[in-house]
Amino acid sequence: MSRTASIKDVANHAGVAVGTVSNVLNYPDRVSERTKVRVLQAIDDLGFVRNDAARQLRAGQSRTIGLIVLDVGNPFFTAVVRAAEDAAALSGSAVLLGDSGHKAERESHYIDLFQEQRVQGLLISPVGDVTERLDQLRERGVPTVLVDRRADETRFSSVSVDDDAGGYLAARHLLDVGRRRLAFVGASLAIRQVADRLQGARRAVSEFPDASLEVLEAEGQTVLAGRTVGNSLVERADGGLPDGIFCANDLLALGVMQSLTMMHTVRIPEDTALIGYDDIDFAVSAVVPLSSIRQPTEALGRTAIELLAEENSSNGEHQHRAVVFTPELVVRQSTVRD
Amino acid sequence: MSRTASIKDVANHAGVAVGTVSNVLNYPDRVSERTKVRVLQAIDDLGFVRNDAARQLRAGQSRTIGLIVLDVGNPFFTAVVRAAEDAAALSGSAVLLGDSGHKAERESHYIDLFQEQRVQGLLISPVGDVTERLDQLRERGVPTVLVDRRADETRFSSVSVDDDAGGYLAARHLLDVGRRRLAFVGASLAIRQVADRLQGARRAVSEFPDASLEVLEAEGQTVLAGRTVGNSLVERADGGLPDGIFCANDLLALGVMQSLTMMHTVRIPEDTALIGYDDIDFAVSAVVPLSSIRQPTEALGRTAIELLAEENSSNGEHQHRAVVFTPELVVRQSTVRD
DNA sequence: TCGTAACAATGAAACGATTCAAAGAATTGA
DNA sequence: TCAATTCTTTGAATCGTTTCATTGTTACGA
Repeated sequence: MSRTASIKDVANHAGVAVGTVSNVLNYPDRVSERTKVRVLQAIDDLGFVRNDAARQLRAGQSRTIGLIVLDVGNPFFTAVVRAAEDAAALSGSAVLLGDSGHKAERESHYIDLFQEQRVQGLLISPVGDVTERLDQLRERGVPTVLVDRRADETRFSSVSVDDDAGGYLAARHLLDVGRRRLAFVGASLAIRQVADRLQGARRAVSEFPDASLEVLEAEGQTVLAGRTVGNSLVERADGGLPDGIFCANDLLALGVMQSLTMMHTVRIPEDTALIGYDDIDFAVSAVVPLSSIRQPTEALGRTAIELLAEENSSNGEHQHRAVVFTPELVVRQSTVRD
Repeated sequence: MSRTASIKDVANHAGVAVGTVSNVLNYPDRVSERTKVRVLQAIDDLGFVRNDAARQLRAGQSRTIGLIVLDVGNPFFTAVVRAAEDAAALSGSAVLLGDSGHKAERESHYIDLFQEQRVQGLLISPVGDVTERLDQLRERGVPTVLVDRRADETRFSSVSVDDDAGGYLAARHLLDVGRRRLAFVGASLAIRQVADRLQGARRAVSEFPDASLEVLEAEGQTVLAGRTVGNSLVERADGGLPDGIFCANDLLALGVMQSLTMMHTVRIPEDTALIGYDDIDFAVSAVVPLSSIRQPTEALGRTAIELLAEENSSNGEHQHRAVVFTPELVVRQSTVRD
């Protein structure tokens, strides 16, 4: 098996100097038409493909950007990844994707890997507290943008979604359609995202003197956990039932919906209106299409790349920016009968 | 901002030769304890991180493997990716992930990129017909393993799942629980996977003289499409209803389930048993937990990496292998009441 | 004490691309 | 025709690592 052709082989084959081949590839208009044709022919003959390692070595930097997400299976991140890839492609960069799976160890592994690869920068949705590690990186010239986590602006740029606003939107929508006895269903209120959503909901409720908000803690962020909560609600169907339910994510909401509709004692949205969060694909195809809060995933991914570019271009001192996006209300039949 | 430290800086700082630093990193036991300590200290002082581009350049090959999937959002691929990453990590390789999104253009883009990166090999779940392109790659020393597509063994190794067997399993299970008037629900029968599942189902049915199989074509592979099919079934609830339904994927099955249960005229599994395919996360948390066919995703990913390693080690002529896995039946309440 | 073997450390060469100063060729105007 | 100018091409130096033949050092038995 023959070694893959190098630029030197191409030069020999075409009868020119290596510098000329390089020029054909990088500055085509510095080269005469005649030689260009010859060189391109040689490239084709030999099946030459640039060796990226050599380019990088010489350039001192790669054309890749590292992106570490918590879970590639999560549609939220999948969408962010895709947007980031597209945005990066515009400036000729590629995205290296790492899935930490919520594990600090895997996260650390990817940071190491990306640092060895001399990535242009790092986008990360951190598992634990990696700010020290990231500080280090920055000192070594690897700028970092936090994704889906607001950052101390003196240290990092970040893109995130305003969960408080999202919570407000959801609760306010329930209130706007006339509901007053609201319930919030969420697991692990310690998670910042969940806590913020609850806080936003509380804010909305406080604007209506006659409204109340009950908090129901679920055992997890899953459909099953939602169904457990739903079952306990069914038992209260006569009277004590909330007339508006806001779930911290769509999975919980779907679970609650299943419990409520299965018994046919509670009608959605007549007896109780239901809204989720995330607007996953399944929301639209639920038994009763689920109202939800949609996060601007494309904008997140795109902006993260842009912030990184900003940081890269303004070498040296740079004002970090924390960009916070506002989520969007998606109304479906689980809150408003057509 | 100071340039990142190189191995030469480390050598100076520690007062040794560059070769020694390299030895500390790659062959620690060739180096005396004393120098090792000093070098490691220097590495720490300067925050030295190996430059992977230089390593690669010297080595002539990278320690990465390219993996191109059709859709990272698809849980099937997500699982394969994760398994491949883990398997690759065992031999010290990393996986570069590319999402073609079913687009030949993106696929081609990633192949180019990976070729420039001099990946050790390529795992690909191809969009279109890329065999020519892959032949080229192989000639240039980049072995390829096809994922989720059986390959002509004279040209490529491959890992795939026996969809015919899966179809047989599903239909046979319905027959085994006493159903005889079966229906197959699937979209785009032209897709090999779908066609094979149907064929397998037919095979099972042919083993029971008194059994029949009706084919219902859906408009897509989605919950909504399933619901449409389900609605048409509800209208036949008195008499003409199949007593066993096999859907080509879980989304369709969930849609069908929604339609059937919503009306409360059809009971699952009493009136009709329902089975899907893929065993997605949602299957277990459906209103009636869905029986399904599970594909051995971990084995797929792991084996793909192994086949690649085989091909890499046996340089030169190599017997390709097409490994075909057998899917597994997962029985839940949609086919068998506890 | 010496010779030998085992062990450590050295540093130049190589990997393949890009860069850039310098040389060479072609073109222009007088 | 010649000098000045512009356009092409050249090839050595460089990036940071690994490799390996060579040199230097230490330990040990005779």
